[in-house]
Amino acid sequence: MGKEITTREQDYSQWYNDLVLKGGLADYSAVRGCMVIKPHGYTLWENMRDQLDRMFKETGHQNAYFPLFVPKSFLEKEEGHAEGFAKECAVVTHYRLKADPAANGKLIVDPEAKLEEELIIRPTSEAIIWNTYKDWIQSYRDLPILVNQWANVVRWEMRTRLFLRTAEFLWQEGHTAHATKQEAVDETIKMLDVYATFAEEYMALPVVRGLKTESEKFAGAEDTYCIEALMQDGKALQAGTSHFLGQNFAKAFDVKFLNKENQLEYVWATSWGASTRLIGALVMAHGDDDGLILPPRIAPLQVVIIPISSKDSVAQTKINEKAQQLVKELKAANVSVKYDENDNNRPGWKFAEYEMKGIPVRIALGARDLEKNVAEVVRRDTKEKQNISLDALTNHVINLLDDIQKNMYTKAKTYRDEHITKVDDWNKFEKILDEKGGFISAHWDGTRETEEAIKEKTKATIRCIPLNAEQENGKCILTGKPSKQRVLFARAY
RNA sequence: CGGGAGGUAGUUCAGCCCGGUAGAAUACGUGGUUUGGGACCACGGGGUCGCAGGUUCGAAUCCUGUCCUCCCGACCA
Repeated sequence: MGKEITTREQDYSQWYNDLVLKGGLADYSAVRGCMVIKPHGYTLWENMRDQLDRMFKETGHQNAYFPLFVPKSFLEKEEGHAEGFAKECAVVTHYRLKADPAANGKLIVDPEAKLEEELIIRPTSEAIIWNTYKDWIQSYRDLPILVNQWANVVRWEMRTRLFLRTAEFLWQEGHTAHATKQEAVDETIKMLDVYATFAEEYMALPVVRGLKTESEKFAGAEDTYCIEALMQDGKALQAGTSHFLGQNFAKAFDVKFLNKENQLEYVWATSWGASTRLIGALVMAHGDDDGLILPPRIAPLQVVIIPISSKDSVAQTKINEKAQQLVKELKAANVSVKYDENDNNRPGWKFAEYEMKGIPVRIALGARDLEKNVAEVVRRDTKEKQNISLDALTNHVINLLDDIQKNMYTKAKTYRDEHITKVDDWNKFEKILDEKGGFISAHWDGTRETEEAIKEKTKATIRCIPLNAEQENGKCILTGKPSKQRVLFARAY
């Protein structure tokens, strides 16, 4: 046997690590808290990125790029923002190394090369961007500014986990500037919807749209909206955020514009982001004990064709020819496909390998199949096998990919819906949390103190105040004080 | 940052207690037989034992320091 995967039941954390490592998405690196994203994982990210990028452009945004370094003084300008990130910033203090006079071949930081002002490696780019927007904006005619950036950011985390929390990660951050509050609020919600649509339609990941509580919101925001997803161990994971920043950054960086009435006003702002953390969500929402299961619409590879080789060279030639023809047909139909003729590994090895990597569809083609003019088609999500006529194969695969995408979403949504439990008394709250997990829909009196007390007692936090939820009078799960709406609690990543 | 585990071949690990020629499996290379769920035979290449000191005739093994990784916890808009 080759690579073994720890089962979810044995050790959920280890199962997750096994899927990421053995599924070929990423490796640990020599650098603390940082990972290497391998080609399989990076292609997955590229597919996610490309789709999001299309959606951003469809909604009127353009990409730009701002510096990796943020002068420390910029970060200080917005008070809440500064406090929120201070503890996890990497700081550049020098700009030169030199040979160590005391040790041959060693380098030391040149004490002569200290920076006048330290540079912070961006944990996010609001500061540097708003400093720039100040120069871009004079009149309402300069607005809105709808800019997105694809970048890496650094947050010096104490404890890291592959994709879920790494010191450096890849993301996109949208930063928009508007003339009116309403326009900025609308933008915030619009981008939340883009994330939700992307998660559900492309990642097959059902999400709850909601508003963060005061204590969970972004440092520097007026309101933080989020999409929350549920993992198979019953823990929640924030899959994207969209912030209404009010005029906080405009005031901090003195960004004003002249309105139509020739009056100076502060600009209204939003920011929104989604990161490689989404890959972690994908792994934990869909994977099984045999490996990754990737949704066809973003899978790095949709179909793999595996020959069952024959010692009869005539039969072997036929297999190769047929496989090449299938590759051609599928590619013409816009399906990504690979014919794995590598002779080092036998078919069984390849079956296991591509299952581990989560490739949605596998086609096995051998001499016996050719005699019957069929191929064995196996779908990764259910492992169901079918013999399909070679003449109908391309069409079948196209439909199958579509079906897998839908089935993955339905399965995840069924699980998610079964794990939203309405709870109205405290004992049951703790019991559900420990025994069943998932989201608990319960009343909350709206105070930070109660939220904190519940977190202290149970480790569960308010994941969000769901949007469009029905108004319903009730009593706070902990204090019994009146409440008008249920919120979602969960233990979270 | 606290607790635990660990660092020896590409990988997973044994060897360490009790110091004395660095091992296994797997992967890799060549040749052959194979190929419908992780094949087999033969031969072969591959390791400054995380790093730095110390003890010793001699250190993977004992001592000191240090770096790094994983797991649990604290922390984490």
